[in-house]
Amino acid sequence: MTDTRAEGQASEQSATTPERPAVVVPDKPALEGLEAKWSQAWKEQDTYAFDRTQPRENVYSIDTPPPTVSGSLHVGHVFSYTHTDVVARFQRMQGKSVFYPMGWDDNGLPTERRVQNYFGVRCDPSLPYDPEFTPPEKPDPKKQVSVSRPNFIELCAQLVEEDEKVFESLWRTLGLSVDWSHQYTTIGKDAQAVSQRAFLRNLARGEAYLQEAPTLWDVTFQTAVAQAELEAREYPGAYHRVAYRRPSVDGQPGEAVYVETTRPELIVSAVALIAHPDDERYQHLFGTTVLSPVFGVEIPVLPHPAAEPDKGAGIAMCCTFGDLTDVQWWRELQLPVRTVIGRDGRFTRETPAWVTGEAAQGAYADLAGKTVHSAREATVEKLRASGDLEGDPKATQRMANFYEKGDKPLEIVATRQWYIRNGGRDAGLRKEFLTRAEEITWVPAHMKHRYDNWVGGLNGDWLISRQRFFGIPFPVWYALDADGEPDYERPIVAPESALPVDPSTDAPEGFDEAQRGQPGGFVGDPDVMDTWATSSLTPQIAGGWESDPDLFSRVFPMDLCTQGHDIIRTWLFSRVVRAHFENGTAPWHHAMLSGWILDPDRKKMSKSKGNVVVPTDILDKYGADAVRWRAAMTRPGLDSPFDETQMKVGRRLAMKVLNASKFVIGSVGATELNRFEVSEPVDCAMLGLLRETLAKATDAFATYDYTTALEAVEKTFWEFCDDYLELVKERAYGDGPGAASAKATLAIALHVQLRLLAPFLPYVTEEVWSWWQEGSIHHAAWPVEADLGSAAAASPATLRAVAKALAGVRGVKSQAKVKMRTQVARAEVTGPESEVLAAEAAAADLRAAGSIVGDLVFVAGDGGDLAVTADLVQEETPTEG
RNA sequence: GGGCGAAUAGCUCAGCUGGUCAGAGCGUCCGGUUUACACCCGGAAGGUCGGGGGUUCGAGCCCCUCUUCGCCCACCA
Repeated sequence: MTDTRAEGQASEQSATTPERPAVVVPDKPALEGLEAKWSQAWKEQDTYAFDRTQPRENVYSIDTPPPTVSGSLHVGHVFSYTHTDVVARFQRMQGKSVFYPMGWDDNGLPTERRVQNYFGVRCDPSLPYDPEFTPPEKPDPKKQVSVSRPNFIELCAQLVEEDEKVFESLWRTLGLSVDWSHQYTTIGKDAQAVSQRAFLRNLARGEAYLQEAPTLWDVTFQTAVAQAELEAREYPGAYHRVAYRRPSVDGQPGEAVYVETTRPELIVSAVALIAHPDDERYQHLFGTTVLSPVFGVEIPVLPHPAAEPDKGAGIAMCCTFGDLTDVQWWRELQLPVRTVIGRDGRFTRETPAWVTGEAAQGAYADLAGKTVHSAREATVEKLRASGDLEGDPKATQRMANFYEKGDKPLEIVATRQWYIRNGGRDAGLRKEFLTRAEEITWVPAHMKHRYDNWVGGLNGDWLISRQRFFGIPFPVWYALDADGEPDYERPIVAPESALPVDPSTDAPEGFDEAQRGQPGGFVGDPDVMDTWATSSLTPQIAGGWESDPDLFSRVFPMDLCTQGHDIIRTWLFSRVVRAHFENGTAPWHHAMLSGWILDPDRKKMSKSKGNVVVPTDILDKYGADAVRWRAAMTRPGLDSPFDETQMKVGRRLAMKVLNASKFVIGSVGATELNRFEVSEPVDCAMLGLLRETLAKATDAFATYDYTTALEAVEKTFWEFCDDYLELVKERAYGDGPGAASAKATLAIALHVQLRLLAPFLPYVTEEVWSWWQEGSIHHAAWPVEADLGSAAAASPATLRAVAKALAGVRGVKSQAKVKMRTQVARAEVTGPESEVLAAEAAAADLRAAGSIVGDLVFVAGDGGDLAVTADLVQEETPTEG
């Protein structure tokens, strides 16, 4: 028989292997130690190496999420990475060369925070590099030591390297079939070069741009934040009813116009009052001006349709900037910018130019330098004193935007930032991204709605610059004019050949380092890219885009991306954006979304609630195969409550594989597959059952429904153990006419079932394979119908019928409360003709399995269920005493 | 407020284009000790398929509606 599969795949018929190793079955097979033994063997033998000589059609490539190494792993991660691995293993057994790299997301803010806490340091970019620096022995979180940016980055690199080892070890224990020679990190040189090159190309094509604009700003981390990183949370606030007034006429106080605001501290930055154009209450005020309380700044009253008459007082105070509606008004009504809150979240020290008059300036002096919270208190006090606050503030819960990692509401600050177009300001481009998503097969299909929803709701371009340190720098500089002012209009870009560059230490072409910061010289862009700007390129980074065109042509676009559904808006979408611009394609053909593992109360697991299950604990306790089994029992996209008792079920299956295999291989010995003919009806039926199971599992895998595949394989395996093995046990032991048929069936059935189980239970299946086969089962081919031989054409009906009859016999014994080996004097099987005849065909096996020593009668009737009546041989009751 | 998903035995879930579809595993209960397995085996009990309408000869399965739960987005005056 000729192996027509891809090179490197073992033949599915070991009959082609002339020399067979001695069969060695342990006396007491155990699960303990399998992870250590086989993960080591796979490492040494490079079992999961990607064969890059294969043409694209023989390759299956996977884009897997680079875990945030500074974070901790929970069961949800373990489950979703298992889903990917199950698919990878199936594809590998299908004969594909599987490109399954692993990345580490070590870039960005989470790492910075971890480094600060771990070493007790804080980055101060103004400090010079200290080559002698060693972090404090005992980090004191209250007294962080200031270190230079290069020192800080060194510490980051040091820590992530340790973190990555821990992760790799866990993934290896879990049995992920990653090719570990293809690793990348999101801060590494390759990722830097790819990120910078892609950015420069976006810039050259006009897809990236620099703009000074109102930006969502986190005052704690002092960085800009993108729309995708927002989280709306409830935040306690209070409505303050505040009076603006028309200018006084002839000494008479002007008309009061009340607004209700939750941010009275922003009164000083008010630029207009705005009401709906149709709102009758304010018609007479449109076109006039009012004076702000306390500060007396004159501002216009303007109509705008975004104002909602039933919100607050119906007229809004527009500040620059209190919220995103303010930004809209500012833009559309051409209002001035009056910024009072600085990047540190404090009110500016200098009195703003528009605050005039001694009293107003004095009032501002009490706000200067204060946090938002303190400035609010100070302002409210002044409003009370001036009588411009009506009544008491009314407490309310308002929704505010937070940075997902932050704990203070975001402010809006005008800053200069880099953006990549994502359709947020361009309906045509938005349409292109929606169309790209059509190229992707979504698993489950309804997850595409989330993507469509998100893209449809974008309200601005993608902000990719961050005012942080541990990230990939923008490869641009700005020339300084004679006054030392940067020319932001014409950034100096690095040539692609020079990438990666660090503009804070490298000088641009045509300049030397001495000109840094000098008039007529240059300055490097101080910002770094957000981590999503890098991870949006994982297919390009892992696939060797531009650095290894041969590899890239074999793996891109990738076949599969897997991830949690919570990051469709970030990771998934951003990769579509990048691949669309750079490669003119969707980055993958399939997107498989995993659900979450919830705690038993169906709440999302979270560290703060203390309900996180530590993956290493359950791996130690139940074994990797059991954990993987449980993971595979969760379908794509479905959330699943964590239930430890389910792990036991997986463990029992793994145990059963060991024990049943021990029995089969023990009785079959070195019997070669297909050496004997399968002739007995039950044996043919067993193979027929496997034929159906194989088809079902293969079909299910084709649609990424690994759970259905597992259920089918597992169900059949239990039938094999509980019914078939019991029925043929005695026949297989003997050397009667049916023995050869039984042995051949046992061998074929085990050989096929081990391979069907291999993607799910890589450890036990590999262990058993090693007892009687050569090579790794993970290089064996996925079974095909031909493996089962011609006998498999039979219907499984005989096995089902005789199993039912056996259950009937067992039922009689169970009711009588006697042991299963109790002999039966007479048994009668009744039921529909087809079933009774099918069972009768296996009468001898039924006799043996049921210990039927007397008459066994089959009575075919018209209908009803197959049933058994039996007379038991009376056991001798041992005399007491 | 917009969108998506879910509601089937105590628990976790299967039930494909309507006609053995009322199922599985766990748990519970009752039994079983010698050669594959006590990290085990056998057997049994358990549900008016969230409520209400409708279509149909026939509906967990299709339509309408209500209720409950989860998630995503919007909601900062």
